[in-house]
Amino acid sequence: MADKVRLRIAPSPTGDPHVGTAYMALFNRAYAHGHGGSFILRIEDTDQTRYNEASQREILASLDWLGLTPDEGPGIGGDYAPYVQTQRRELYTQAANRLIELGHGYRCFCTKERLEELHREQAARREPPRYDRRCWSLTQVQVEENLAQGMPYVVRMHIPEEGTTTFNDLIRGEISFENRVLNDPILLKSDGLPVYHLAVVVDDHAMEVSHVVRAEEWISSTPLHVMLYQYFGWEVPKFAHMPLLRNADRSKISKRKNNTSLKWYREQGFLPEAMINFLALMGWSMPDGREIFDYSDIEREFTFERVTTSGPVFDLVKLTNINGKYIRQLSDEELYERLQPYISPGLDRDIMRKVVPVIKDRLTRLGEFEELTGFFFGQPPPHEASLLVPKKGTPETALEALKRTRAFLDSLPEPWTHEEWEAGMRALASELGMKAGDLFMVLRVAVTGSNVSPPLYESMEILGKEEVLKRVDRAIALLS
RNA sequence: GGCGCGUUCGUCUAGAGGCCUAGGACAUCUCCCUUUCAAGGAGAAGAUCAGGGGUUCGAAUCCCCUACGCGCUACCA
Repeated sequence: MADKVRLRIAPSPTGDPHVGTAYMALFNRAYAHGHGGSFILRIEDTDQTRYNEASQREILASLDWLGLTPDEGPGIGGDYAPYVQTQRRELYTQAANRLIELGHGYRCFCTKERLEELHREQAARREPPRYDRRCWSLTQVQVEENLAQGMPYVVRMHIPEEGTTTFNDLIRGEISFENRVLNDPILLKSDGLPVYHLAVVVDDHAMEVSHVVRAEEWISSTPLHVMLYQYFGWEVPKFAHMPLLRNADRSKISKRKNNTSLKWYREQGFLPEAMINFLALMGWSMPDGREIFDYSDIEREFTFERVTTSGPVFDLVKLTNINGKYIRQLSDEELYERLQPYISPGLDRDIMRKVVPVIKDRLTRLGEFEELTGFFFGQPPPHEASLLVPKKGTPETALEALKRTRAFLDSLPEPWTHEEWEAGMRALASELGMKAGDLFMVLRVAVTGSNVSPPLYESMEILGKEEVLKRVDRAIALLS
């Protein structure tokens, strides 16, 4: 068996592609590729009750979007296919049977009702809920009778009463559990499908996974997995448990308290490279302390030694800041292209090309574009008389200012230049006894409909003289 | 409850015994630039390194205890 580096992510197709999946994919892929290895996607769809048809496709699409495409996986292929667990049932059945033969597994015929009753009693006695191993002591004859009667059963693993199970975690060091605190877990469900603990071990072994890099929540069940490897006589992979992404209240990141769907981030216009950069900053840092870097840097520099042990709070504000930085790094042409999926089909592309440079510094998400630049396209936004009036002014002074500004603009020789326009406006302001800033603001509101806008002159240039005058006229009419 | 994993500015983190009167980033505030908002630049404020005991000449860094947080404790993953 070659000691090739092979890492995998094993998401369950139970809903929208999760940000935690991307988080794990990032480090798994970076480590694998940083060590000349392979990155695998395996779909863990053994829970038929939570299965979601679209999910597998969306997981793949999201990974592609982020540039975290697997080397092997469903729809991609590979030497260890199939990569979907429901297509690998035979393997799990065989493993379960082998475990029984080895004396470390047994069939359990207890009904859900009995288990519930058992747990109720235990709860009443304030004991932890655990299986009482009743079926462990079933005789061969009893088992065969039950089987002959067609009684449904699950396969459980028998955990020894004595001893401790220890494993080394690449991030946290040695971790050990006393075996007696472990429950005899179900490995094969009555529908014949395996539970995570069985499937993950069987598949990781079959797929020759060298490093199991997964979330912290799996630490508690790792001893189970280690035992299974040992019982089967298989080589135990290396383990690394990444910290769990958290909500602001420090609970495990959840849909209720955060946007966990990768689709959402894509729709909002977060750039995949910003997403990657941000996720890498969660629980990991560059040796040189840089905070802006790309995926290839992560591949080159990633080590488990630099992974934090405490769970980072997922901070959308910081992601937004990083996203803005990445947007500003884009050339105007690149930004124009990247904006395409985020705008209405009918949007005037000629105007858009001119708008991109003036909005770039103000854009934090691609999805904001139209909201921020709507006044350049189609109808001007409705003017509000109150907005047109300067703080210390009256509607009358605003009206006067607009009329004089209109006359000035109309008389300004074409083509307009920034210098001439500005000089003229300032002269006009002092003539009117207004602060220059107030005059500019009145015009800004008349032209853009808002007191917050891209640079006024550049905006007017994009709109053109005719349109600017039209808008000023509208504002005048409003105040008259 | 049991077991496990954690605990450095509001948040992400640097820090692997002396370089720490704890550094950076985001957020906040101030100033500069400036026709608004941004962006950019310069500053400020912000952490008794969870608390308490050790070890040591010396501890954020090593050990122990406590507290708190989180995770697991399903025929979910």
